[in-house]
Amino acid sequence: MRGYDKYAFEPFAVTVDLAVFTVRAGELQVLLVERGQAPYAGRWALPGGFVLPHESAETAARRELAEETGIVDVSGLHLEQLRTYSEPGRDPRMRVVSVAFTALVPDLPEPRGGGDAAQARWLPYGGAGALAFDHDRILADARERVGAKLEYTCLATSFCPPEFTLGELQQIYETVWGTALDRPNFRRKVLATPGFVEPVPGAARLTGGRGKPAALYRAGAATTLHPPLLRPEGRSS
Amino acid sequence: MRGYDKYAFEPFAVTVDLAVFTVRAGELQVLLVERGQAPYAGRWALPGGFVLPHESAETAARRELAEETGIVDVSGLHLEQLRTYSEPGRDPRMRVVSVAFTALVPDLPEPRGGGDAAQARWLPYGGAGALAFDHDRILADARERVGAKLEYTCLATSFCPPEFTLGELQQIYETVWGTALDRPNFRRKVLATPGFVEPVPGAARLTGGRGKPAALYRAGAATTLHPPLLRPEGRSS
DNA sequence: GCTGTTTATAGTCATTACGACTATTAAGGA
DNA sequence: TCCTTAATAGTCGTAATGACTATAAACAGC
Repeated sequence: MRGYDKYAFEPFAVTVDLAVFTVRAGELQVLLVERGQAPYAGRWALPGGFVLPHESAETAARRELAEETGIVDVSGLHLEQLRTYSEPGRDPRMRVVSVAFTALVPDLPEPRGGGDAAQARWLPYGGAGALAFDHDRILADARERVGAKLEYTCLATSFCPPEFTLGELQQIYETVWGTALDRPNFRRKVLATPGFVEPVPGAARLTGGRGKPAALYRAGAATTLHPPLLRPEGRSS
Repeated sequence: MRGYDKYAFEPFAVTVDLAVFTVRAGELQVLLVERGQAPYAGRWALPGGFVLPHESAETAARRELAEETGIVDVSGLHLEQLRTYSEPGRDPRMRVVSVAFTALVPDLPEPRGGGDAAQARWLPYGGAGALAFDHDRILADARERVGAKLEYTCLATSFCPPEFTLGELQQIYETVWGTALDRPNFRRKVLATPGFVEPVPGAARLTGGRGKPAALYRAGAATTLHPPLLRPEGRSS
């Protein structure tokens, strides 16, 4: 049925929705905006907006990410298409097809509302009540995808600042997966994977915590983990 | 920027594109249609079409799959959303956002053209020249996705008929990955994964080939492989 | 029939990866 | 100075895997 003149077609509105994750205070947090008007007034929703005529969905998503987080240079952040949600009734006002994206940001850049009505805020995953539209579903899908990708990619470093300790990296895994990991085993695995992390030439974090100071690492050149770092018990969270 | 009355939006056409794979004669084959009109007249393209007003993209994809393959009961086939392609120039005529799907079908139901102008045909992967639009890209993405999913899911059985031998299952892996696998090791791995395959009560294929008859299996209840069945050498194809 | 080819299936063996630990080291705080 | 805390080092047994060799059961051809 590829013949544009043979069948009529209905134009749809196309939007992007963003599931932006960060790990702060040992907690998985999500960037959300509060809706000011119906439908779902007062409910939290994923940030997003229309794809403009000259944009691809990826471009629109990156633009929205910059607008909502207030981060100026958004080019280094991990942004990845999740999937497209197109159920006919997902927006009660009109037919909206939404391309959802997942983004991972390193630390806690408290969002600067980018001239928009609704202010974006970090909220704990699951701590915002029922979200607007089908955003609970999107957010759950995004979390599952992130958890799965931690197993076989080096994606976890996207949550970390440029220099980090192995303890911080481990906490990313523990927070996203919701499980505790054995510290020596985690360390052995990470260091045995070539290109996952590389040591910062001559440094050890000293003044921070109260234990033995930890060595600093930065992200390496590898993107995939072979063999993968599987979460315990098969499935979790 | 979630405020529909604040910004204008451009309506887009929304289509689905299908990358339908099968393994036949030890070869990975793809369902393609020949374009009869400009643009890309005479070139091969992925089957697909518009999402109708009352449909989700998944519904439209399944409808197209039934139309193009001629398979009556399409409900058991594996159909999965791949990703959405939305580059502004991807269709020279108009702004089209396309949700791509990947389908795996078991055997060789030679397609019955479903009342459509262009007849769908099975062609070897890579053997159809340059495809229309950005379909080369979509098809490559789909193949990579399928190859990756074979590693950690039981998806390979979707390529097989209801009852199959372990040799046939192994050939699925070898064909999709483009690598040879050690037969005893493959067999050990598959049988050691509970729920991947289960033996057919009392049967062994006899008359078929020229070697020792192989036992028949059918797909089990499991959907994921723990631990995964990694393809050799990390990346391939 | 016998023989050889072909393919399925059974098993071996060494290496690696991994989960569950224990031990040591280097800080800060009381 | 001692205690607590956290990082790092190392051990040990088991599971998983890659690379094999061996046997069994069919058919083709002579």
